[in-house]
Amino acid sequence: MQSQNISDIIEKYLKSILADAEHVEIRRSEIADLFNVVPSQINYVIKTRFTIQNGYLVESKRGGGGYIRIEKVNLLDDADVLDTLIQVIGDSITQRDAYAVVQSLYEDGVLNRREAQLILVATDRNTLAVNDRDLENSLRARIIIGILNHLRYES
Amino acid sequence: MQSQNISDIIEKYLKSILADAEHVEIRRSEIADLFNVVPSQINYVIKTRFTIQNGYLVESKRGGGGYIRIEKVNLLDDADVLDTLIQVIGDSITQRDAYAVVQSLYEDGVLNRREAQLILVATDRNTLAVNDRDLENSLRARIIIGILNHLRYES
DNA sequence: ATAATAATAGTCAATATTAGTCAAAGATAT
DNA sequence: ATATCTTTGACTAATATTGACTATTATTAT
Repeated sequence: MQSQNISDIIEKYLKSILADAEHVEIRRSEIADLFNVVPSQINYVIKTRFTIQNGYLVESKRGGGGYIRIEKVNLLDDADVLDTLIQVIGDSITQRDAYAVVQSLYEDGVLNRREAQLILVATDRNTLAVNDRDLENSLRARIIIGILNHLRYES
Repeated sequence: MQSQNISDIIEKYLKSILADAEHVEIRRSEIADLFNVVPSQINYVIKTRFTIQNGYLVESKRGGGGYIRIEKVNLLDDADVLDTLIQVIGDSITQRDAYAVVQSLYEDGVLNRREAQLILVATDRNTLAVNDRDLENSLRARIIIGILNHLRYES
């Protein structure tokens, strides 16, 4: 019940805004000032509590007029199927296995034909064209996982 | 929500004119005065937000009666859009420029929203997660070009 | 015509204004 | 005790703003 560290408090503050609004847009230093913490703590709070797994999208911009924007998105029903796939893929996947993953997503109706093709092209060995097989496989894993994470919610 | 910085505001102002007109022709100092910025900021706005990757052509003239003219071009009107884009991309492209390119393709109906999102995710810096900026940019270029070539082949 | 001047826009580098990363130190939970 | 989570701050990166200087074109004076 009682874990009232400042990160939790900041989390609740942001979520209370998100309860009424589609998204919240902050200036990092303002929130840091408000709660008397260093600015980078805001990054910590976001990184640990506003993940895509929890249904939050975060975008930001630096420079004058910079901001951090947190948006609550609707997670889709097959979100946990995606979780499983993501775990299976891990941090490396061969082109062959990637094909199988994309194929099964297509068969399940998660992707249409054109989308499946796009992903296969993007993760093709000749597209990536790195000399290092390990790097190639880990890039492929990150690209596919990135896309799977994107498929969790409706935009 | 708010475009806090003045460059975004100027961008929106110009684009609002372009929403109704074929092109917009300005006197640099007038716009600078209007928004209370130095004239060279107009160049900054144009250079960062009205590039060919964004689908805009800019021409200008100095001297008395000088002007800057911005025109929105439709890449689909051109028979060899993809060739042009591929050439512009070359073997390296930043995330920002990639965003502009994908956005243009979306606006021109080459990609639908979901496809555009997939490509942006696949080429996002955090997805690629290589800590070598040159490698990152060249991977991004290969992925986008690979996809563009695939689109050409498909249609 | 030509030269001087005025009226534009362009470039570039310095500075300002944000946010991001990372690792060390501190606190808390198991 | 140890592992995990939180807090902090030094350093980095991205973007925006500004202004001095340059380049180009038009107009005016000779």
